[in-house]
Amino acid sequence: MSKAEQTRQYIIEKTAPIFNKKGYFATSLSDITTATGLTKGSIYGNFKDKDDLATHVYTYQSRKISEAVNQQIIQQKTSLKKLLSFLDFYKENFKNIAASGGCPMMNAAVEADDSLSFLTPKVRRSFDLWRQRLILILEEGVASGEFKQHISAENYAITFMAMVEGGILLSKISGRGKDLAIVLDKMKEMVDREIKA
Amino acid sequence: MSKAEQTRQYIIEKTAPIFNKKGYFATSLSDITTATGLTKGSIYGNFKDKDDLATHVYTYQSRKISEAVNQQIIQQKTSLKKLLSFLDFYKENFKNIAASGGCPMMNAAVEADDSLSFLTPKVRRSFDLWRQRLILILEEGVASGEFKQHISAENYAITFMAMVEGGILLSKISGRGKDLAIVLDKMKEMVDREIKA
DNA sequence: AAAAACAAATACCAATTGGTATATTTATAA
DNA sequence: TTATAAATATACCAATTGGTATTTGTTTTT
Repeated sequence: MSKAEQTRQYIIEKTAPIFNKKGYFATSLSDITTATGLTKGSIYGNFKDKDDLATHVYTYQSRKISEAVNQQIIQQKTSLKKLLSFLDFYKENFKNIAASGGCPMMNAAVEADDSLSFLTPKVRRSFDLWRQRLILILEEGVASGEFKQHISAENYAITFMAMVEGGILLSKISGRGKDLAIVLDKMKEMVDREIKA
Repeated sequence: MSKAEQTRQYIIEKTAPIFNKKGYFATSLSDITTATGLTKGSIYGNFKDKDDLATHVYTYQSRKISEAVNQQIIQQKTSLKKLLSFLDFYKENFKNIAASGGCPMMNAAVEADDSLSFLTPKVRRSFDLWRQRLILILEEGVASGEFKQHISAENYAITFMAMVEGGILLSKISGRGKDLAIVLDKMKEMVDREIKA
């Protein structure tokens, strides 16, 4: 990794939590220079403009979280365990997520709507990949006979995603990690009673 | 309503969709003067500062949506119908919600985290009231024998809120109203199979 | 109808915004 | 080690930001 690439990565990693906490719009160039200890000249030497940096920061964050979830999932052998370890991930990591400003995908999805339209396709794609990942796990379970035959993989994937994101939102605003825990428990119940063969 | 009160209300109603679409931070004073056709002097004559206006806008929006839901609910006689009409509300009104920038409570919850901390208690209270409203419906149904005796009203209230908010988020970013519809259907199923006596 | 009170418009402010052209330093090859 | 290229810093820009003191216009109340 060349010096330039190192600096680029350094800028992305240092500013990521700021973008996630304050929002992309509210994060100013001076926030960025303060956090990195670099000057504007250096920032603009490495990124075309603020939007460009914001895009790279989002890509970095969404990839990071998806890799973390994935790493936990691939360790599991059965489809059931994969599904449950996906739930566990959020139970275990909620505090970290909350501390670093909430779920980057949700934050970007909310903000990307209007003023940050250049981010919308990226965010949409993150959610697409997430959905496809879940669908695959569910379909593999059906194929292997671990899960019931008649279930709709897509419907459960979408429902689970909604529950996770909604749970994070509730816990974040209430300050009670309990809210997310309740939702995750309900999801576990659904897996047990509706999905497991 | 005095002239001053009329103007105040006019400013709130005209700027509400802007705040909800662009976000509280990204909405500038010039956005506000353009939308209202008034000048800064007039805005600052009616509101202490931008935060003050933002607070009133949020209160207006959260009250508006809660009154709309409520009006649909109180028309129903049984607890079951109340619960189902709550689900129907989002099915029917998703397009309006999406067109006006998404759920104001979610938007504010996401943004209020860091840079908009003065809004946090207001948003938290909105969610509290919503939860209490749902718990009441569920408890009444249990008391009347319409619902199963052993259910946890609080857990279902929290789960339902998470599902609605998550579903709105998914539909908003995917552009497919279908996503929310799937989640709402799953909720209906839960009411039928787990809650109804 | 005149006075008092109120609402809205004008004209301004310092500070900050994102961004750039240029200069200087630092790393990399020859 | 020197020439070259790349990375970073400096100093600046116009535009916009939120906010205010003051003036003008419009309602009320007497």
